[in-house]
Amino acid sequence: MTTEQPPVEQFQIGEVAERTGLSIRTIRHYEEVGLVVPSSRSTGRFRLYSPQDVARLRTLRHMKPLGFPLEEMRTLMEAMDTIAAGRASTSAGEDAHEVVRRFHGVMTERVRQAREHLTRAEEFAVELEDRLRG
Amino acid sequence: MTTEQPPVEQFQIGEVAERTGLSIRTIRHYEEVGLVVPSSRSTGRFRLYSPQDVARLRTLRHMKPLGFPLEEMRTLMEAMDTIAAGRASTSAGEDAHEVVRRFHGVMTERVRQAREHLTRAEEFAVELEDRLRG
DNA sequence: TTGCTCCTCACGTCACGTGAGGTGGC
DNA sequence: TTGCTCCTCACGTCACGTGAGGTGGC
Repeated sequence: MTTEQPPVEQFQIGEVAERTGLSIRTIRHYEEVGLVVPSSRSTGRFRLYSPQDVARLRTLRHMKPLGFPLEEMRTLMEAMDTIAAGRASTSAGEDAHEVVRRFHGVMTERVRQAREHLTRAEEFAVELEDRLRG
Repeated sequence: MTTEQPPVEQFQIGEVAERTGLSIRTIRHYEEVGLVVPSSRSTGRFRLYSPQDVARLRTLRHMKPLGFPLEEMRTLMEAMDTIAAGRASTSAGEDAHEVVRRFHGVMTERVRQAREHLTRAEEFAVELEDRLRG
């Protein structure tokens, strides 16, 4: 038996890019605007991302098609961090709840709209096929 | 009985914006890059869009979430025009067919991916709700 | 004449893309 | 030492947004 801790998983930016489907430049940009700051750096100056960092980047990736500005995404992420920190009954906690609530509403509506657009786009694809056979 | 023709429907840019859900600036931009040039102008210099112009703008609107560069959309639109002009057996017609075929493939794949992203985004929305009830 | 909608520049912005030139660890 | 991956500027680009200043027709 050993007291050795399992090594915490850390990912370099290239691997994070592969895992999330985001470009390296996009990941760096998200750091520039304060969206996802890598939880550590190597002895050199390489960014090292934790599994949680990667999960957050995945979420951002899936939300991209909904077209929220990065500034708004940052507001949302901060609100969620506040809630996760268990400060629900503080005034910051209440504000955070309100932010998340509003965001949830807008998001649900945009998902609905996006689905409609996709359906139309698909109809257009069928039209393309028809013309090819036409 | 009269020889009078029914007036051809023409729309000013503001009405086109409402009908398509695109901004006026976006519609002008699409003209700047040669995507949709209004079929006429008023005696003043107001842009006048035909129902076909409006239909094309609607198609562009629905395809926006798929993230094709406008230059590529222009290539596609031109290819479709070539096919619609019935020049299928000319070499231009064959090239047009090839363009449309490739586009169709990429488009179908992107629709699939976009649907996946939306599903994930929706899951995230549910997560937001859960945290609100926490 | 007043409102409203439209017009043409032209600069600004957001979200990255794309080199240039340099460093770090297997 | 060579490769590969990463680094930091910093300018470029794409798709518009946003005034500024002006005109046209009910």
